[in-house]
Amino acid sequence: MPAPLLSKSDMLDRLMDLFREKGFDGASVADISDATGLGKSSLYHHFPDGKQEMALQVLARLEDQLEHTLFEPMRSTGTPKQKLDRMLDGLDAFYEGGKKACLIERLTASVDVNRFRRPLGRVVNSWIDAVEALGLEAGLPRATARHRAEDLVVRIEGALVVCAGTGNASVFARTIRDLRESVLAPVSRR
Amino acid sequence: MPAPLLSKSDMLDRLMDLFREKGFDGASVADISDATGLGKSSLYHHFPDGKQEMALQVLARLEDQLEHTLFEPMRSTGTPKQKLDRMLDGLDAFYEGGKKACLIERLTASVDVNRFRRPLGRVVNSWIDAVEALGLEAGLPRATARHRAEDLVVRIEGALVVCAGTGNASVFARTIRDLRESVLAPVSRR
DNA sequence: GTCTATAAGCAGATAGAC
DNA sequence: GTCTATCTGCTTATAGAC
Repeated sequence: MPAPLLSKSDMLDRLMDLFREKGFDGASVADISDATGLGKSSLYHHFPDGKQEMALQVLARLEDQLEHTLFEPMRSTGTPKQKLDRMLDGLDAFYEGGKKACLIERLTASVDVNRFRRPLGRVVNSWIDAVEALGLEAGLPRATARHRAEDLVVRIEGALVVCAGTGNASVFARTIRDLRESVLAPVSRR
Repeated sequence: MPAPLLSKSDMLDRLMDLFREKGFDGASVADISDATGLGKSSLYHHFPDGKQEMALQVLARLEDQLEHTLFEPMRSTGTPKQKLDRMLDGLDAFYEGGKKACLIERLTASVDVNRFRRPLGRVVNSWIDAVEALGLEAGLPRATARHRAEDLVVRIEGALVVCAGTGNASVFARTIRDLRESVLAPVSRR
């Protein structure tokens, strides 16, 4: 048996890029074969359940990456503001300043309902929870912390959609900048 | 020649619903045939360039609808706040409180880049421009008006993605509520 | 303007050699 | 673990009758 041409990890990286670019239905197995340099049979050897399994494994890897680059930094040491900044730095890097799309959004949008809804829901909720905890740590009332956390995720996802549509990445940059100031700001009377 | 079974307008309505639900690749011509009750040949009679043309005509219709239900009300009579509220009411109805997805986002996300990017960019820009004009009318500095307008679109698109992913429409409702207050609020010193 | 029947090609997936 | 060759079914699209 020949040596593997590509580690599983490298495989998943290339698959992630491809799915981010083309969506699920838009990326054919032939495309995947080209992108990885592996024949179809090799792909089916690694992913016996086919394309669906490829997407699910890519999603699992993504959840891991987000956990490490976004959520875990928020639970480590430092002031809430420092931790928020660290998360936003990770985010900016991960999406390359708005130039890369959100994988889960693309997978969810490209196919029939409920196929990848679960992972998107999981990620969104973990993310909101982590930011909410940060807000509580910073002394915000629970409802405020919750709403601002939801708002952060909403604005990031929205900025990615707008940037993908207009090609204008400055909206993503400004959104990140705003969030640095607004998420943990003390509550002010109107 | 038999009488038409469905007006062009009804046809496009059903197509719009279908594309919103399934995305572009996810909706096969057979699905479209089922949804409209028309045979494939009838569909190709109305849309000689096939599925691509169906999507483009649906997008054109959508742009029309948005123009009438969102943008035009913003240019009519009333105070800026009244006009903003009217637009947000139209928006809430159009997306059924967050339960329906954004068509353009789904089309853009489901297929290879640049296929439907142009219309999304057009809609986003018209929308931002109209909200910016409202902000100027309300006495906001130009940069503030611009940024808040971009932010409105970002938050609406983001809320639709989050609601589609989590099934929790309350995020959409709260986003609309926040926007009613924040978009035209006077600039406050920090 | 609609239909039935069908073409041509590509999709995802598999068999079996090495 | 990878390959070449192949299968089956579904995809978009068309031909031609009514």
